Formats: sequence, structure tokens, C-alpha cells
Amino acid sequence: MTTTRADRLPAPPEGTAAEDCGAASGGALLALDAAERLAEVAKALADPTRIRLVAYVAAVEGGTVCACHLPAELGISQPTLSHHLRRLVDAGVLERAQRGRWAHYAVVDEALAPFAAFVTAPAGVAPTAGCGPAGCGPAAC
Amino acid sequence: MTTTRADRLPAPPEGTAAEDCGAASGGALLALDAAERLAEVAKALADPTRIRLVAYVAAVEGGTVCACHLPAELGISQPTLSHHLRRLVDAGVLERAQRGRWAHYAVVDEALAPFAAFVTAPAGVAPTAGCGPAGCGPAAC
DNA sequence: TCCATCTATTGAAGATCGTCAATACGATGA
DNA sequence: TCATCGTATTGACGATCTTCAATAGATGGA
Repeated sequence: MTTTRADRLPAPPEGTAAEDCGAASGGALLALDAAERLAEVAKALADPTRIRLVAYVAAVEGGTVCACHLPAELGISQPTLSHHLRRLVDAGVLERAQRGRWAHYAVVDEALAPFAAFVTAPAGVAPTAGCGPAGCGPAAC
Repeated sequence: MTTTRADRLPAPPEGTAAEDCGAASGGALLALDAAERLAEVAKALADPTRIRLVAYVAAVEGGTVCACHLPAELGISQPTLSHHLRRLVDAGVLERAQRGRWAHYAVVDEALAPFAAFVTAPAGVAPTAGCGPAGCGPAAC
């Protein structure tokens, strides 16, 4: 049973372990639908190739993504590139404009903003912290 | 072939499409290892249950996560909860301290910071934008 | 009209993931 | 010492994901 850096965690005050479990009885977790939306963005980014694509699109003026060389640079095939771009568009992370033969992409900041807020301050998106029925936790469960 | 909101993307200037492809010849993508590290955090968060767990841990004073009620509240079994917590710890998103029978968790801000920076400003983590060999892009490829 | 280019889709295969039942392990209290 | 509690691990199953070969579709130029 592995233990990480225990010293990093504040020790709960003596005799208050049960209450430390959560301030409010019936404390709520983040709503499932909100969590699912955040998880969709995370899933879209849960691949190094897609991370690189988003970084690339964000950095390129005008957002043209050239399939002609990206597959070689990314070490993937053209259909795989198309698949990843599709995944990013489906998740709303990128948006796509077709101009003639060429597809142009842009990062959708509005799609990333809630996720950025979440990873910057995870507690900020949770409703009242709590851990269930009153009296839950060490010494009480 | 779906088209998203084309008007959101700036049209490249006339006659500059090729150059729009990227400013620097041999333009680099984000390094693969950097992308893999970012993708690891995204993978850890690519599940609504783990999103809720991280939000919960961040919100709870002292970070005690009570398995006694969380499975029911999350709609999962105790082994699945344990699995998810393990995934988050392995990814470095959470850290864990065992105190007697009880496990205490805390969010590792340092692990989330690079990812937060990435989703806040994806272009900021890419090296010089570019799209490969000089002259790449519409009209040049 | 035909050909080239850029991109998307389909199908398949292997890998990974989320889930739970069963079980195991360590800590604690009687 | 034994029972209970909180948590972890194992194994298995179904679902999802990543990949590429083959192919298709749209656009543009000759």
C-alpha cells in the first residue's frame, strides 16, 4: 500500500476528523452533467497528438493546418490526422472552416475556458463541500 | 462534409495563403514528451467520475475522502472508486496520505499548473509556429 | 472531362479503459 | 487473538480508443 508525501497534507486537528470530512451534511459532489462536459474536453486532449495539434493550431496565424506535412511530422498517417482533427472538432475544442480544398481551424477559447477554470481552481466548481450524511468520516462512519 | 462557423476564422489575405501556413520554415510542433505529459493529466481527467473526485478533494478541508458514502453518491462500486483514485494519484493529480485506516488526498497544484497554462493559452506552449518545409500550404504544396 | 490535391470515411485489429465480483491487506478496537 | 473497517488488488468482460489500408468525396487546374 503506497503512501505519497504525507507531510504535504495538513494533518486534521485532533478530535475533529469526523467533522473534517465535510462541512455540510448531505454535501454535494459536482453535478454529473457538468463533470461530463469537462470530461469531454479532457478526453479530446487525452492524446499527445491532439495536444500537439491544438498547440499548433493556436500558434499558426490563420489556423491553416496542412495535412501535407503534418502526418510525417507527427508520425501518423493522413487518416489518423483526419480522425484526430475530427475528434477535436466534435469536442468543440477546434472549429473548422472549409475553403476550397483547404481546411482552416481555430481554437475555440470558449470551449476551453470552463476547463481552464476547473484545472486552475478545482474547488471553485464544486458545490458545497461535504461528504454525505452528517457524522461521516473517521470516528463516525 | 461538415463545416463549422467559417466566419469565426479570419480569412487569409489574398495571395498569402502559402505563407499563412507558417512563419518559419521547418516550423516545429510541440515536443512529443511535453505533449505526452500534458496528455497524461488530460487522461486522468477524461472521466466524469474523476472530475468529480478532483473537485471534491479540492473542496474538502483536510482532503479526507470517505469511501463509505462516495460510491453510492457517485453511482460506482468501492473497487471502482479505488481504481479512479489510483489513476489520479498515478497521474500526479492527487497525492495521498494514509493515516491509520483512512486515506487523505490533496490536489497537486504543481501537476495541474502546466495543463492549466496549456488550456489557457495553447499557443504559448508551442515553439515557433510553422508548418514544415518552406512554401508549404495552399498554392505551394 | 480528366487528373491531381486535400481531406473524410469505412472497416478492421490491437490496445486501453471502466466496471464489478471476489478477494486480500493493513489498521484498529474489543 | 479475532472481528470489523477502510481500502487495494486481481481477473474478467464489454466498451472505447488509436491506428492504418483502402477507398470516397469535394475542389481546382489543365
